[in-house]
Amino acid sequence: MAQEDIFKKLVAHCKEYGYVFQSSEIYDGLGAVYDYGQNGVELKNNIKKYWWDSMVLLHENVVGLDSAIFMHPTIWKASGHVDAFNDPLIDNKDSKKRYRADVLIEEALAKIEAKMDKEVAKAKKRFGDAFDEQQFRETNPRVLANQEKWDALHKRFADALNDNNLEELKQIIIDQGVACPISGSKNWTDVRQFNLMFSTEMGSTAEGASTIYLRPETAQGIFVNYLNVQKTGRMKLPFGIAQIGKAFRNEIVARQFIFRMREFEQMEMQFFVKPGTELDWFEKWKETRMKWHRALGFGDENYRFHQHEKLAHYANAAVDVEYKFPFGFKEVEGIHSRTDFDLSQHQEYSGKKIQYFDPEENRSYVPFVVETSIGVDRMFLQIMAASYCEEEVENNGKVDTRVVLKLPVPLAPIKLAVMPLVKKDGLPEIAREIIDGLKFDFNCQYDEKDSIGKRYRRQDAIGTPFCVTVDHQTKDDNTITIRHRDSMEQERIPIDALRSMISEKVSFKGLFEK
RNA sequence: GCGAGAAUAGCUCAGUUGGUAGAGCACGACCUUGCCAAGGUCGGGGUCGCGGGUUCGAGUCCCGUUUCUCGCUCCA
Repeated sequence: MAQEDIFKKLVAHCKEYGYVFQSSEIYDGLGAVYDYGQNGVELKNNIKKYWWDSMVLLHENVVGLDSAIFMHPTIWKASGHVDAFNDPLIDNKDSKKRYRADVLIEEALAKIEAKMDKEVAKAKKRFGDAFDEQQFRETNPRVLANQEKWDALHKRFADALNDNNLEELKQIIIDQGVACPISGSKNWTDVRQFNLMFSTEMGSTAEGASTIYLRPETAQGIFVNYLNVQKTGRMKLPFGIAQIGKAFRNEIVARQFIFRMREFEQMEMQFFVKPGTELDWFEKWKETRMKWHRALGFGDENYRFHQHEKLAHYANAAVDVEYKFPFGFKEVEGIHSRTDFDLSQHQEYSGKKIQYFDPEENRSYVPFVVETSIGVDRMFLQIMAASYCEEEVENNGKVDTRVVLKLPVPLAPIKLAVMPLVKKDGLPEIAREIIDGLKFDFNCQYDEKDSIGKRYRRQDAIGTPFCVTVDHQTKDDNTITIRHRDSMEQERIPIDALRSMISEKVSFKGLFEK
């Protein structure tokens, strides 16, 4: 089956079985926003618990936090998001391609530089070892002329960016004769500003209101609380702060189902370390996080690291954990060594000293940060993609297809379905009793409708790992049959043995010990 | 945001040159069967994505719009 078909089926399956719905569907939907249905919310909560427990429960030097979505607007200036998330874009009318206006101008600048470098290289070849590059650059008329051009253009460009003058940016592109690399056309639209942060007004009157942003990442909530947590928790370096929460990005194009959404949820842990040790911790967290993913049992070969060549302005090392989706290897988690960029920026913008006193070295410094960051929604999609199976099943000589979600047992929304073989002879009552005994421990479901085979298939489709069937023998000896999702095998066990058997399998402990 | 395609019942789709909206599955009730889907009877469910226009009459033709898919563009 083609990979795209699997993806389409997966999306349809998510809707049909109550995992993911499009937002505001009865009003024709809202672009790139999705809701989680009755099964989706359970799976999502389980994913978050798996992450939270692995961070906060298993590491005594990692603690949790839940910071607000609204934050002081200056935070986004300090973090660089106000600048980095404001891209001036321009379209070519003939090729219909879109470019960043500032990138086009930077390319024009680079072209001039290349011209100068070429002159220099030519001269170098001619004069050999005696060549004085600096003197040549300062005296050669052709280089000087280009340098002058470069300086003028650069100043004009910098001014336009500073003033946020979009008309001027367009004019520069026209004056420089910048052509679309694809079509060669110089037929450009106006430059338009795209703000990737959602903004709103805080304050109920227009005069008193100030513009605030919906956070585009949860990390800053951790950084601005660094001092609070460190001091009140008496935390010693190295230590981490973990947080799960919503973030918002006004993506220009948001697609591929829940892979890229405008409202999404992150699970982030910022680990504060002594400067100079950050790359060791970076390696350590890389391994820890990869182990966490692989423990789910979807095949080690389907995961890989992707090292970033181009680093963000704040990072000195960055790697992605990628999973092999039906549409190719895609990022599910990022691990970044963020240096002391964020804390230093907040120190500067807030005027508050954000430092750690190291008693061993008897000095204060701004800690370095290693970040692990997962998109919950991507993780969700990854697990759905990895779990979705269509299997050929042979029964009484008939070949038949069954759709089964082979979710890791601890993550499955419904752990246990209890059904009476027939809905009479007191069997439903016994099934209800079993559920009443287990419902505080596991998410259970009762089903008496349709044939037993059909009920098994319904549970397969939502990924329920265990089906318990009550039959007439149950009345005699208090045993039931338990049917396993993946193997479809059944075994007969006493009702009393159910709890301990299931408890063991649904616990996260098994995953952590892998 | 640009280009192309799509939208009819919960799902998959049919619907003739424009003439009163259909099927299968699913769903509900009852009967029957009883360990791996598709037994019987009866029933509920659609202003054909939305808004205009043409027409005596629009699911069907035209325009706009929304959403989805694919391809660009963006993705610290």
